[in-house]
Amino acid sequence: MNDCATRLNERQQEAVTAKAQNMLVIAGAGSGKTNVLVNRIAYVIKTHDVSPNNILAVTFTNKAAAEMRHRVEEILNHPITGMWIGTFHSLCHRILRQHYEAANLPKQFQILDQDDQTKLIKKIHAAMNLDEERWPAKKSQSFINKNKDNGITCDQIKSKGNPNTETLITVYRNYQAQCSISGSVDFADLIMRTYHMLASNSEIRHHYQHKFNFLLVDEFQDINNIQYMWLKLLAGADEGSNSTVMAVGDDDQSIYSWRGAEIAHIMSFSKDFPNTKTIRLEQNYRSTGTILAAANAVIENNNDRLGKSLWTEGNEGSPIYIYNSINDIDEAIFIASKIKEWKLESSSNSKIAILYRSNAQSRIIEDVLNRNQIPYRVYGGLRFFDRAEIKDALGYMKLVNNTHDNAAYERIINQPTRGIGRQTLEQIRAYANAAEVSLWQATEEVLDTEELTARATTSLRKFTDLITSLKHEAETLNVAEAATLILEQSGLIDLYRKDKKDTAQAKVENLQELLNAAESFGNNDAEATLANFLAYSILDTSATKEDQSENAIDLMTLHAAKGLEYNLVFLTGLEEGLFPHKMAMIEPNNVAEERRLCYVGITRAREKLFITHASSRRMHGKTSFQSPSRFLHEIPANLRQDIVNAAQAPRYARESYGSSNSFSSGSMSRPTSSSIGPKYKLPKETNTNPNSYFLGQRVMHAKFGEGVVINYEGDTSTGRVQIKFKGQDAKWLLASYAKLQSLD
DNA sequence: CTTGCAACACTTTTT
DNA sequence: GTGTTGCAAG
Repeated sequence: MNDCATRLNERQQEAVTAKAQNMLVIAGAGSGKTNVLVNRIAYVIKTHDVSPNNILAVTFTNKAAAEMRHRVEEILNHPITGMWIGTFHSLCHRILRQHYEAANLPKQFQILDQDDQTKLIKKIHAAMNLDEERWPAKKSQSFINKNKDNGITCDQIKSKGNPNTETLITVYRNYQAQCSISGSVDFADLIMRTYHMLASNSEIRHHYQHKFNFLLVDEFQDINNIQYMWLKLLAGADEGSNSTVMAVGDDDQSIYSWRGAEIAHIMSFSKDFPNTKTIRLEQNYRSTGTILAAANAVIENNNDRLGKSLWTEGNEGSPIYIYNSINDIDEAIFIASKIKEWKLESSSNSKIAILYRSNAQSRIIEDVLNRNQIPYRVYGGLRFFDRAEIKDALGYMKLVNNTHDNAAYERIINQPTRGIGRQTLEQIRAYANAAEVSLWQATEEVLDTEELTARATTSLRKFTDLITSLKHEAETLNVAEAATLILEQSGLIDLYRKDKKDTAQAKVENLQELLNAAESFGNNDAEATLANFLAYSILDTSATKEDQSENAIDLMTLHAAKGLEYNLVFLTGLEEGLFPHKMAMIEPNNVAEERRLCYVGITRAREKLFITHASSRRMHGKTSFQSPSRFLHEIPANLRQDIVNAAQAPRYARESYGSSNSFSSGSMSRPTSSSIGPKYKLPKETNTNPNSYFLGQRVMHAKFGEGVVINYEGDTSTGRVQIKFKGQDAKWLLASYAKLQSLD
C-alpha cells in the first residue's frame, strides 16, 4: 500500500491505486473528491507508471487548476512543470497557439469575450437590417454558441426551409466572417477549432494522443458535447491508443446545462470508454448528519439520477434553521446578527459564506455588513478585467498585439477623445464592409484615398502613428514595460489623472493594478508574451483581488460556491421565482437543475446552515411579495427549526437598519399572512441626511478610513458631507453613497 | 465633435 | 437600481 494514500477510505484507496484503466468516479459532495484526484496523480507519478509530461488534467476553473497543481507538488515535494493542467478553454488555447497554422488562424489571434461577442452580433444585425425588437442579439448569440458547443459550423446547419433559421444561419456565417477578418476566436471556438484541427490533422492528433496517456477530467457532469468529443478524440480509443481517462463528477451537482453541459455524458461514459471501472464515493467528511439528510431529501425529488445517498460517521449536529424575514433588508440584518453571534462563540478561523441565486442580491447584504463593520469579500460580479478602464487599456494592448482586432479598435479609437467622431468612423466602417478588410486596414486605405477632411485626416494619422510606434516599441519590451508604455502614450491614464472626481482616482489605481498584474505575469518566461497575457485576462475569472483578510465573510452565487465548504452557511432568498428562478420554472428539467443548485448550496455547510426567505423583496426597483420556495417544503420537518421573527413593528420603524440587536428579544410572533399587507416602513438609510451629521463628528469610511465631518450642505436626497480624512485632503462625499459609519 | 442629461431597458447562472 | 442610448446644447 502506498503511503500517499494512507488517510483514504477503502473506496478512495481503490480509486487512487487502481491499475491503469478507464475510470468513472461518482463523487458525492464532500466525499474527498479533490483528495482522490490529487493523490491519484501523485500516485501514478510516484510509482513511475506515468511521467508528468504525459498527464493532462482538466478542471473547471483556472483557480482549481492552480490549487490542484500545488497540492500534487506538495505531496511529491517537487515541481511538476511538465503536467498540463487547466480548463478546457485554457488548454485548447495553448494548443491553438502552438498550432495556429494548422488551425488556420493568424499568429496573433485574439479571444473574444462575451461582451465583444454581443457587440459584434449587434453590428451584424444592424448591417443586415434586422429589427432589434424581433431579433435580439442574445437570440443569435445563443444560437451560435449552442451550435458551436455541439461542434456544428454554419455550413452544417440545415434550415429545413425555415426562414427564421435561415436568418440565424446567415448571422452565424457573417459573424464567422468578421471573426476571421479580425483574427478572433470566441470561447466556444477555442474548443471547436481545436477539435476540428485535431480531427483533420492526423500528425498533430497522434502527437497528442501519444503524449497524453493519462487524462483526468474533474466536474465531469458539466461537460458539453464538443468537450466530450474532444476528450474521446484525444484519448484515441478508436485508434488503438492505450491512454486511460479518469472522469470524476457528481450528476447531482450538474448546474451548467444553460452553458451546454449535458449530464448524459456522465451516464454514457462507461459505454464510450471501454472497460470502465466505476467507483462511488458516498461517505461524506464535511457536513453533519442533519445537513446531509436534508440534502438527500431535497435531491430525491429529481428523476433520472444515477442514484446515490450521502452518509457520515459524524454526529447529527444542530437543526437547519429557517428564517422567514419581513423583507430583503430584514433578511440581511438577520444574517448580520447571526454572524456576530457566531463570531463570539466560535474560533476565529471558522469560515462563513452567504450564498444567493443571483448577483443582484448581494447589494443589500453588502450594505448591512458594511454598517455592522463585518469584513466580507464578494466573488464574481464585476470581474477586475471587466471594468471599463481596464477594458480600455486591454483594448490598446490588443490592438498593438493585433491591429486587425476590430472589437479593440472600436473600443479605443476615440477613447480618450481625439477628434475621431461618428462621421469619420462611419466612412471607415463602410469601407471595411465593402472591401471585407479589418477596420485598421480600412483606415490606412481610406487615408490613402485622401477623401477625408483635413481635420479627420490629421486625427486619424495621429492615431495610426501612435499604434504603429507602440507596436514597434513593444516588440523589444516585456509585458509590464509594454503595458506601461501603452498606458502613458495612449493618454488613457492621464485622462483619469486629470479628472478630479473620486471615481477617476479609483480608475487610476485600477490601471496601476493592471500594471502589477502584468508585472507578476512573468518577465523572463518565454511564455509571458503580450498575446498570452491578454488571453489570461479573458480566461481568468478569479475575484477582483485576493483580499486575504482571514476573517472576511465570503459572498457569492450558488454557482460560484461549487467545490467550496464553510463552517457556517447562509442560503438566502429561498422564494418561488427567485430560487427556483422564474426563468427556470417553465420547464421541469430546469427546475430539476435549480434543485441540484439547492443541493449544492446545502452541502457547502459543515456545521450550521441557515436558510432564509423574505415575504417581500425589492427587485428591479419594484416591491414584490414572495412565497416560500418549494425546496423549503422538501426539507423534512424533523430536521428544521423555524426561527420566530423577532422584529417588533413599532421599534422597527424607528431603528436604524444597521443595528443588529433587534433580534435578540424574541418575544413577538411571526407576522401572519394577513399582516403582510401593511408593511413596516424600514428607514431607508440613517445617515443619508447630512443634517443628521454634526460638525466635528468622527466617522469611518470603507475606503478612506477615519475622518471628521467639517461641513455639510443640501437635503436628504442630494446632500453632501465634507470630511477631512486622516492623512488626506478634505473630501466632499455624497451622503447617500458614502456609507459612513458614525464613531461617536 | 463633445458634453450632459433624460429617457430607456434590463435584470440567472459563467468558461 | 444600474447602465446604456439618444438627443440637444455648447
